[in-house]
Amino acid sequence: MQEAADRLEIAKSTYAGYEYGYREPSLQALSDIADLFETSVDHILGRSEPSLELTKLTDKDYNGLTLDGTPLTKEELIDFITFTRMKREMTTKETFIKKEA
Amino acid sequence: MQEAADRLEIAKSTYAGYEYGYREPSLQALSDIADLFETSVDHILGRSEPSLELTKLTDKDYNGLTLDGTPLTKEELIDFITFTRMKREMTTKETFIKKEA
DNA sequence: CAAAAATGTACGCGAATTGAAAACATATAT
DNA sequence: ATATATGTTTTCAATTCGCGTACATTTTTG
Repeated sequence: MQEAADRLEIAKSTYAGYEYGYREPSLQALSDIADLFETSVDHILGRSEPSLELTKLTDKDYNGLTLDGTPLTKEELIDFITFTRMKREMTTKETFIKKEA
Repeated sequence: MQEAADRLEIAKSTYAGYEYGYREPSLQALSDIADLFETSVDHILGRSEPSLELTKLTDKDYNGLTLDGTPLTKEELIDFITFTRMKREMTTKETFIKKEA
């Protein structure tokens, strides 16, 4: 706590106020806290973040996903979407071989 | 704006204060606004949300990812991780057939 | 084990900020 | 053109904030 307050450059009594919930941080402080703990503001606020639709992530070059610490490329994401769509279709329609009814 | 203020159950002058940036919403109001616009608080604050490590999402049953509107199952996610790891390995090590040096 | 240093918690107050009503401005409708 | 709805600014009582200070608890150390 002392350390957190120091790193955020606020008085420890101020930080304590946040921790014990009798004081709300400013949006700037809130943002700083999220950065410090490397988490999202939504997480701090206990909000369930809205779900990410994968198809909407293919446009941008930065999709915010990572695998084994390495950013997921656009191509990897697209491959995955194709892959999973196919798999879903297969389980829907009877078996794979006798696909047609 | 009028409508947003009404839906949030705050005075229009209050909401205007947020819009024009000369007033900060309380955390509750901020959360309500995020809900209203179906977005994240981080997005509203203009924060780049920390990247999601896929391997950390396999534990929980709810991973927050969606494909074509349908939640991504744990199995689909695991398949994807396996799939992509393999693919990455293939491109690293020369060709697929003559794998060993 | 006791004293000292560090850390955590509570209180109090000046200063800053809030929420909202009211006044004013602009746009839209009749 | 006038009325009505919507957007913007101003103003102010009430609330809340940040932090110094005091007190409590834990940890360190000789």
